[in-house]
Amino acid sequence: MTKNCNFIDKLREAGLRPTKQRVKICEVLFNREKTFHFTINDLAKKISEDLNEKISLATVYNTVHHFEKKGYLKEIAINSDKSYFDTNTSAHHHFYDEDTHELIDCDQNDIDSINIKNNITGKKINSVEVLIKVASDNQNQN
Amino acid sequence: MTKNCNFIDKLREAGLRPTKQRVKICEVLFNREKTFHFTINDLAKKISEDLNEKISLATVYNTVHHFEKKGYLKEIAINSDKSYFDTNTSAHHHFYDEDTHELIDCDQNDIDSINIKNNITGKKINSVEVLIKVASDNQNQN
DNA sequence: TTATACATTATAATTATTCTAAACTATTGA
DNA sequence: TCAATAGTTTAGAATAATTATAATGTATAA
Repeated sequence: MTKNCNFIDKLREAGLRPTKQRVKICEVLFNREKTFHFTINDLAKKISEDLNEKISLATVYNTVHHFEKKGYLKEIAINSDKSYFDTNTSAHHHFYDEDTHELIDCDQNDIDSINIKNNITGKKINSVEVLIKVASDNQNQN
Repeated sequence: MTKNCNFIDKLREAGLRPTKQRVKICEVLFNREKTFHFTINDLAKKISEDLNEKISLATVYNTVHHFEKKGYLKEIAINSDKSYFDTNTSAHHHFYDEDTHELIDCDQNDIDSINIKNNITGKKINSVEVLIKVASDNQNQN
């Protein structure tokens, strides 16, 4: 329960009203040690499972997007029909398992830092993301 | 017109029947010097503009996906509601202009080759893609 | 040139996401 | 404490990208 107070503060700091729903979403997202990679659907499912209470999908969408704008979440670039988010907002890269459609963090040390020698004129670089697509060794793409 | 023969051959080589529609799509996609980055919608629009004839969207989807499987096109990972494809199938990376939603090729020399030191066990790496998101310097994200 | 397997098409269906408008609630200040 | 208000949630409608369907059309091989 003390955790919830932290979430309330966290929300306040971001200028978001700590509503019941937002606190619940925080619990699911941030009450964990490991990074959490998820789609909106994953999250909504987890909320209703873990908390045994359902939150409107629209609220989940709104809140996740708020969190993303506030820097609590990062959206990961993948070609998928769905959007993937990550609770780890620090600069890091990903493996994407094409068999299971799962995202896996790439260890900071497993890839050298990327150096862009020439940027587009008049633009600033907002992010540099590497996506490593992997698949089972036997199952080749035809 | 000699070009169309090339496209017919190209399609045949891939085991695809050279239908009128597929050849037209080839013309729009491959009759150009520069790389072409597009969404299905872009392509469908270009077909009806350039050739003054419309092709069923379903056919465009099917054909583009066939081409992608055959290695004539590459899908680019971006978070977007749409899928982006690229006629340049060689290993290269991209800038994504968040203002204009435009993809720009990253010159081979402008980025060092990426070395992945540790892969996921039992998986093989299918691709390594770098996406550099840029935006206008003044217009900051809030 | 005909049979057949593959393609195209319009349209319906599906899925992810966003919009809307009404009901609700946290906050502020009296 | 309580009411006003500004921001939130919600269910369901609307939108948009993509895929499925089933009927019609066509390239191909014999």
